[in-house]
Amino acid sequence: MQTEDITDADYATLAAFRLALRQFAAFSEAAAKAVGLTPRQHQALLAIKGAARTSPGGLGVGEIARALLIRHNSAVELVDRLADAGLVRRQPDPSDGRRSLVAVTDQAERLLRGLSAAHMQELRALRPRLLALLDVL
Amino acid sequence: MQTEDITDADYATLAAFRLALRQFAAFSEAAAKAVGLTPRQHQALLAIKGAARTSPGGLGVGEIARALLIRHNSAVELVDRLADAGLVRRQPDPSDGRRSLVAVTDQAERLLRGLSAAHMQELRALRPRLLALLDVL
DNA sequence: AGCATCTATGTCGTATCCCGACATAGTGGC
DNA sequence: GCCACTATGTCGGGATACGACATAGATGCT
Repeated sequence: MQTEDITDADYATLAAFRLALRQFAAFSEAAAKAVGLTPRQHQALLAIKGAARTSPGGLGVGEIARALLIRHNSAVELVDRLADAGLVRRQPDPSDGRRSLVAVTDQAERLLRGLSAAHMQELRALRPRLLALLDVL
Repeated sequence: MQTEDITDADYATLAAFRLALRQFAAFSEAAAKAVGLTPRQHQALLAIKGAARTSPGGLGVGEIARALLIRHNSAVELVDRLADAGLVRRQPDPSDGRRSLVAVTDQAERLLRGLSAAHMQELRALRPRLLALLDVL
Protein backbone atom coordinates (compact mmCIF):
# COMPACT_ATOMS: atom_id res chain seq x y z
CA MET A 1 0.00 0.00 0.00
CA GLN A 2 1.28 3.40 -0.88
CA THR A 3 0.88 5.84 1.98
CA GLU A 4 3.63 8.01 0.55
CA ASP A 5 1.56 10.11 -1.78
CA ILE A 6 0.33 12.45 0.92
CA THR A 7 1.17 16.03 0.09
CA ASP A 8 1.30 19.15 2.21
CA ALA A 9 -1.92 20.15 0.48
CA ASP A 10 -3.55 16.94 1.70
CA TYR A 11 -2.49 17.68 5.26
CA ALA A 12 -3.89 21.19 4.89
CA THR A 13 -7.18 19.81 3.55
CA LEU A 14 -7.52 17.29 6.34
CA ALA A 15 -6.65 19.95 8.93
CA ALA A 16 -9.22 22.32 7.41
CA PHE A 17 -11.85 19.60 7.51
CA ARG A 18 -11.15 18.87 11.14
CA LEU A 19 -11.26 22.56 11.94
CA ALA A 20 -14.67 22.87 10.31
CA LEU A 21 -15.94 19.94 12.35
CA ARG A 22 -14.52 21.40 15.55
CA GLN A 23 -16.10 24.76 14.82
CA PHE A 24 -19.46 23.13 14.28
CA ALA A 25 -19.01 21.22 17.53
CA ALA A 26 -18.04 24.44 19.28
CA PHE A 27 -21.11 26.21 17.92
CA SER A 28 -23.31 23.35 19.03
CA GLU A 29 -21.70 23.24 22.45
CA ALA A 30 -22.21 26.94 22.98
CA ALA A 31 -25.82 26.76 21.81
CA ALA A 32 -26.52 23.86 24.15
CA LYS A 33 -24.82 25.50 27.09
CA ALA A 34 -26.83 28.67 26.48
CA VAL A 35 -29.99 26.74 27.32
CA GLY A 36 -28.41 24.80 30.17
CA LEU A 37 -27.55 21.57 28.41
CA THR A 38 -24.27 19.74 28.05
CA PRO A 39 -23.38 18.68 24.49
CA ARG A 40 -24.05 15.05 25.33
CA GLN A 41 -27.43 15.85 26.83
CA HIS A 42 -28.37 17.73 23.69
CA GLN A 43 -27.25 14.87 21.48
CA ALA A 44 -29.17 12.36 23.55
CA LEU A 45 -32.38 14.38 23.28
CA LEU A 46 -31.82 14.72 19.54
CA ALA A 47 -31.23 11.01 19.17
CA ILE A 48 -34.50 10.27 20.96
CA LYS A 49 -36.49 12.75 18.89
CA GLY A 50 -34.65 11.76 15.72
CA ALA A 51 -35.95 8.22 16.16
CA ALA A 52 -39.48 9.39 16.95
CA ARG A 53 -40.87 8.11 13.65
CA THR A 54 -39.72 4.56 14.28
CA SER A 55 -39.81 4.60 18.10
CA PRO A 56 -42.59 7.00 19.14
CA GLY A 57 -42.53 5.78 22.75
CA GLY A 58 -38.93 6.71 23.32
CA LEU A 59 -35.64 4.85 23.17
CA GLY A 60 -34.15 2.27 25.48
CA VAL A 61 -30.98 3.12 27.32
CA GLY A 62 -28.98 0.72 25.17
CA GLU A 63 -30.35 2.25 21.98
CA ILE A 64 -29.26 5.67 23.17
CA ALA A 65 -25.81 4.24 23.85
CA ARG A 66 -25.62 2.83 20.33
CA ALA A 67 -26.85 6.06 18.75
CA LEU A 68 -24.24 8.06 20.64
CA LEU A 69 -21.48 5.45 20.23
CA ILE A 70 -20.87 5.26 23.95
CA ARG A 71 -20.97 2.35 26.40
CA HIS A 72 -24.30 1.42 27.88
CA ASN A 73 -23.21 2.41 31.39
CA SER A 74 -22.23 5.85 30.16
CA ALA A 75 -25.72 6.14 28.72
CA VAL A 76 -27.21 5.14 32.06
CA GLU A 77 -25.39 8.00 33.77
CA LEU A 78 -26.34 10.39 31.00
CA VAL A 79 -30.01 9.47 31.30
CA ASP A 80 -29.70 9.81 35.09
CA ARG A 81 -28.53 13.39 34.69
CA LEU A 82 -31.22 14.14 32.11
CA ALA A 83 -33.91 12.73 34.39
CA ASP A 84 -32.58 14.71 37.37
CA ALA A 85 -32.83 17.84 35.24
CA GLY A 86 -36.42 17.02 34.30
CA LEU A 87 -35.58 16.61 30.62
CA VAL A 88 -36.53 12.97 30.17
CA ARG A 89 -38.79 10.43 31.81
CA ARG A 90 -38.07 6.75 32.29
CA GLN A 91 -41.03 4.46 31.73
CA PRO A 92 -40.98 0.69 31.95
CA ASP A 93 -41.48 -1.00 28.62
CA PRO A 94 -44.80 -2.85 28.97
CA SER A 95 -43.68 -5.54 26.53
CA ASP A 96 -40.23 -6.14 28.03
CA GLY A 97 -39.64 -5.79 31.73
CA ARG A 98 -35.92 -5.32 31.31
CA ARG A 99 -36.16 -2.20 29.20
CA SER A 100 -36.97 1.28 30.37
CA LEU A 101 -38.14 3.60 27.66
CA VAL A 102 -36.68 7.10 27.78
CA ALA A 103 -38.92 9.87 26.47
CA VAL A 104 -38.31 13.61 26.36
CA THR A 105 -40.41 15.97 28.48
CA ASP A 106 -42.26 18.99 27.14
CA GLN A 107 -39.59 21.24 28.58
CA ALA A 108 -36.84 19.36 26.74
CA GLU A 109 -38.91 19.40 23.58
CA ARG A 110 -39.09 23.18 23.71
CA LEU A 111 -35.33 23.49 24.22
CA LEU A 112 -34.64 21.01 21.44
CA ARG A 113 -36.90 22.83 19.02
CA GLY A 114 -34.96 26.06 19.44
CA LEU A 115 -31.61 24.31 19.30
CA SER A 116 -32.55 22.39 16.18
CA ALA A 117 -33.64 25.53 14.35
CA ALA A 118 -30.32 27.15 15.18
CA HIS A 119 -28.43 24.06 14.07
CA MET A 120 -30.25 23.84 10.77
CA GLN A 121 -29.34 27.45 10.12
CA GLU A 122 -25.71 26.88 11.11
CA LEU A 123 -25.44 23.80 8.93
CA ARG A 124 -26.88 25.65 5.95
CA ALA A 125 -24.25 28.35 6.50
CA LEU A 126 -21.54 25.74 6.80
CA ARG A 127 -22.65 23.79 3.76
CA PRO A 128 -20.65 25.61 1.04
CA ARG A 129 -17.47 25.20 3.03
CA LEU A 130 -18.05 21.50 3.54
CA LEU A 131 -18.93 21.02 -0.11
CA ALA A 132 -15.71 22.77 -1.15
CA LEU A 133 -13.70 20.54 1.17
CA LEU A 134 -15.42 17.36 0.01
CA ASP A 135 -14.75 18.46 -3.54
CA VAL A 136 -10.97 18.36 -3.18
CA LEU A 137 -10.84 15.02 -1.47
CA MET B 1 -38.54 34.12 14.91
CA GLN B 2 -40.27 30.94 13.92
CA THR B 3 -38.66 27.97 15.55
CA GLU B 4 -41.88 26.03 15.17
CA ASP B 5 -41.35 24.68 11.70
CA ILE B 6 -39.11 21.84 12.81
CA THR B 7 -40.47 18.51 11.68
CA ASP B 8 -39.74 14.98 12.78
CA ALA B 9 -37.89 14.61 9.51
CA ASP B 10 -35.66 17.55 10.50
CA TYR B 11 -34.87 15.89 13.80
CA ALA B 12 -34.06 12.69 11.96
CA THR B 13 -31.79 14.54 9.54
CA LEU B 14 -29.94 16.33 12.31
CA ALA B 15 -29.58 13.10 14.25
CA ALA B 16 -28.26 11.31 11.16
CA PHE B 17 -25.77 14.10 10.57
CA ARG B 18 -24.52 13.88 14.14
CA LEU B 19 -24.27 10.13 13.86
CA ALA B 20 -22.15 10.45 10.73
CA LEU B 21 -19.84 12.88 12.50
CA ARG B 22 -19.58 10.61 15.52
CA GLN B 23 -18.80 7.62 13.32
CA PHE B 24 -16.06 9.54 11.59
CA ALA B 25 -14.70 10.59 14.98
CA ALA B 26 -14.86 6.99 16.15
CA PHE B 27 -13.00 5.81 13.07
CA SER B 28 -10.37 8.46 13.59
CA GLU B 29 -10.05 7.65 17.26
CA ALA B 30 -9.58 3.96 16.56
CA ALA B 31 -7.01 4.66 13.84
CA ALA B 32 -5.07 6.98 16.14
CA LYS B 33 -5.19 4.56 19.05
CA ALA B 34 -3.94 1.76 16.78
CA VAL B 35 -0.65 3.64 16.38
CA GLY B 36 -0.49 4.73 20.01
CA LEU B 37 -1.93 8.25 19.75
CA THR B 38 -4.83 9.89 21.53
CA PRO B 39 -7.30 11.70 19.26
CA ARG B 40 -6.06 15.06 20.48
CA GLN B 41 -2.46 14.17 19.86
CA HIS B 42 -3.32 13.13 16.32
CA GLN B 43 -5.21 16.35 15.72
CA ALA B 44 -2.36 18.43 17.09
CA LEU B 45 0.15 16.75 14.79
CA LEU B 46 -2.20 17.24 11.86
CA ALA B 47 -2.66 20.91 12.72
CA ILE B 48 1.10 21.42 12.78
CA LYS B 49 1.64 19.63 9.47
CA GLY B 50 -1.44 21.22 7.95
CA ALA B 51 0.11 24.63 8.54
CA ALA B 52 3.49 23.56 7.15
CA ARG B 53 3.14 25.67 4.01
CA THR B 54 2.67 28.89 5.96
CA SER B 55 4.64 27.96 9.09
CA PRO B 56 7.40 25.56 8.03
CA GLY B 57 9.24 25.91 11.33
CA GLY B 58 6.33 24.63 13.39
CA LEU B 59 3.53 26.25 15.34
CA GLY B 60 3.53 28.11 18.61
CA VAL B 61 1.64 26.64 21.52
CA GLY B 62 -1.00 29.34 21.28
CA GLU B 63 -1.48 28.69 17.59
CA ILE B 64 -2.07 25.03 18.31
CA ALA B 65 -4.62 26.02 20.93
CA ARG B 66 -6.45 28.20 18.40
CA ALA B 67 -6.35 25.51 15.71
CA LEU B 68 -7.81 22.95 18.12
CA LEU B 69 -10.23 25.41 19.75
CA ILE B 70 -8.92 24.68 23.22
CA ARG B 71 -7.45 26.95 25.91
CA HIS B 72 -3.78 27.72 25.71
CA ASN B 73 -3.02 25.88 28.93
CA SER B 74 -4.70 22.75 27.60
CA ALA B 75 -2.40 23.04 24.58
CA VAL B 76 0.61 23.33 26.89
CA GLU B 77 -0.31 20.04 28.54
CA LEU B 78 -1.01 18.42 25.18
CA VAL B 79 2.38 19.48 23.85
CA ASP B 80 3.97 18.24 27.08
CA ARG B 81 2.54 14.80 26.49
CA LEU B 82 3.54 14.84 22.81
CA ALA B 83 7.09 15.84 23.71
CA ASP B 84 7.31 13.14 26.37
CA ALA B 85 6.27 10.61 23.74
CA GLY B 86 8.96 11.87 21.36
CA LEU B 87 6.44 13.06 18.80
CA VAL B 88 7.24 16.78 18.80
CA ARG B 89 10.19 19.00 19.66
CA ARG B 90 10.03 22.41 21.29
CA GLN B 91 12.46 24.96 19.91
CA PRO B 92 12.74 28.55 21.04
CA ASP B 93 11.62 31.02 18.41
CA PRO B 94 14.79 32.97 17.50
CA SER B 95 12.78 36.08 16.66
CA ASP B 96 10.55 36.05 19.77
CA GLY B 97 11.87 34.79 23.07
CA ARG B 98 8.40 34.17 24.45
CA ARG B 99 7.40 31.68 21.81
CA SER B 100 8.47 28.09 21.53
CA LEU B 101 7.99 26.55 18.14
CA VAL B 102 6.57 23.04 18.15
CA ALA B 103 7.69 20.81 15.27
CA VAL B 104 6.88 17.16 14.59
CA THR B 105 9.59 14.53 14.76
CA ASP B 106 10.36 12.04 12.01
CA GLN B 107 8.61 9.34 14.00
CA ALA B 108 5.43 11.40 14.26
CA GLU B 109 5.64 12.25 10.59
CA ARG B 110 5.64 8.57 9.71
CA LEU B 111 2.62 7.90 11.91
CA LEU B 112 0.79 10.90 10.53
CA ARG B 113 1.43 9.86 6.95
CA GLY B 114 -0.25 6.51 7.50
CA LEU B 115 -3.09 8.02 9.45
CA SER B 116 -3.72 10.67 6.85
CA ALA B 117 -3.87 8.14 4.02
CA ALA B 118 -6.43 6.15 5.98
CA HIS B 119 -8.42 9.29 6.73
CA MET B 120 -8.48 10.41 3.13
CA GLN B 121 -9.85 7.01 2.18
CA GLU B 122 -12.45 7.08 4.95
CA LEU B 123 -13.58 10.57 3.99
CA ARG B 124 -13.93 9.58 0.36
CA ALA B 125 -16.09 6.67 1.47
CA LEU B 126 -18.11 8.97 3.71
CA ARG B 127 -18.57 11.64 1.06
CA PRO B 128 -21.75 10.39 -0.63
CA ARG B 129 -23.49 10.09 2.70
CA LEU B 130 -22.49 13.61 3.72
CA LEU B 131 -23.52 14.99 0.35
CA ALA B 132 -26.92 13.34 0.68
CA LEU B 133 -27.38 14.84 4.13
CA LEU B 134 -26.25 18.30 3.08
CA ASP B 135 -28.67 18.02 0.18
CA VAL B 136 -31.76 17.79 2.38
CA LEU B 137 -30.80 20.63 4.67
C1' DA C 1 16.40 54.58 29.24
C1' DG C 2 12.31 53.55 32.18
C1' DC C 3 7.81 52.02 32.81
C1' DA C 4 3.22 50.19 31.83
C1' DT C 5 0.86 47.03 29.19
C1' DC C 6 0.19 43.27 26.42
C1' DT C 7 1.32 38.66 24.73
C1' DA C 8 3.11 33.76 25.10
C1' DT C 9 4.03 30.05 27.80
C1' DG C 10 3.74 27.42 31.88
C1' DT C 11 1.75 25.57 36.77
C1' DC C 12 -1.74 23.77 39.81
C1' DG C 13 -6.03 22.20 41.67
C1' DT C 14 -10.68 21.05 40.25
C1' DA C 15 -14.55 19.15 37.57
C1' DT C 16 -16.58 16.42 34.10
C1' DC C 17 -17.43 12.45 31.66
C1' DC C 18 -16.29 8.13 29.90
C1' DC C 19 -14.80 3.43 30.68
C1' DG C 20 -13.94 -1.49 32.62
C1' DA C 21 -15.51 -4.67 35.83
C1' DC C 22 -19.10 -6.27 38.26
C1' DA C 23 -24.10 -6.92 39.76
C1' DT C 24 -29.13 -7.62 39.19
C1' DA C 25 -33.31 -8.71 36.83
C1' DG C 26 -36.09 -10.16 32.96
C1' DT C 27 -36.52 -13.02 28.50
C1' DG C 28 -36.73 -16.99 25.59
C1' DG C 29 -35.37 -21.58 23.93
C1' DC C 30 -35.17 -26.29 25.17
C1' DG D 1 -37.31 -25.49 35.32
C1' DC D 2 -32.83 -24.34 33.69
C1' DC D 3 -29.42 -21.76 31.16
C1' DA D 4 -27.62 -18.50 28.12
C1' DC D 5 -28.49 -14.04 26.63
C1' DT D 6 -29.91 -9.27 26.97
C1' DA D 7 -30.96 -4.73 29.35
C1' DT D 8 -30.17 -1.79 32.92
C1' DG D 9 -27.73 -0.21 36.84
C1' DT D 10 -23.49 0.57 40.42
C1' DC D 11 -18.81 1.74 41.62
C1' DG D 12 -14.03 3.10 41.42
C1' DG D 13 -10.53 4.86 38.44
C1' DG D 14 -8.43 7.66 34.73
C1' DA D 15 -7.84 11.01 31.09
C1' DT D 16 -8.24 15.65 29.74
C1' DA D 17 -10.01 20.23 29.64
C1' DC D 18 -10.73 24.36 32.30
C1' DG D 19 -10.21 28.60 35.50
C1' DA D 20 -7.12 31.11 38.16
C1' DC D 21 -2.67 32.36 38.80
C1' DA D 22 2.46 33.05 37.69
C1' DT D 23 6.54 34.30 34.89
C1' DA D 24 9.20 36.10 31.07
C1' DG D 25 9.73 38.60 26.97
C1' DA D 26 7.99 42.23 23.63
C1' DT D 27 6.10 46.67 22.50
C1' DG D 28 5.05 51.45 22.77
C1' DC D 29 5.04 55.86 24.96
C1' DT D 30 7.35 59.55 27.10
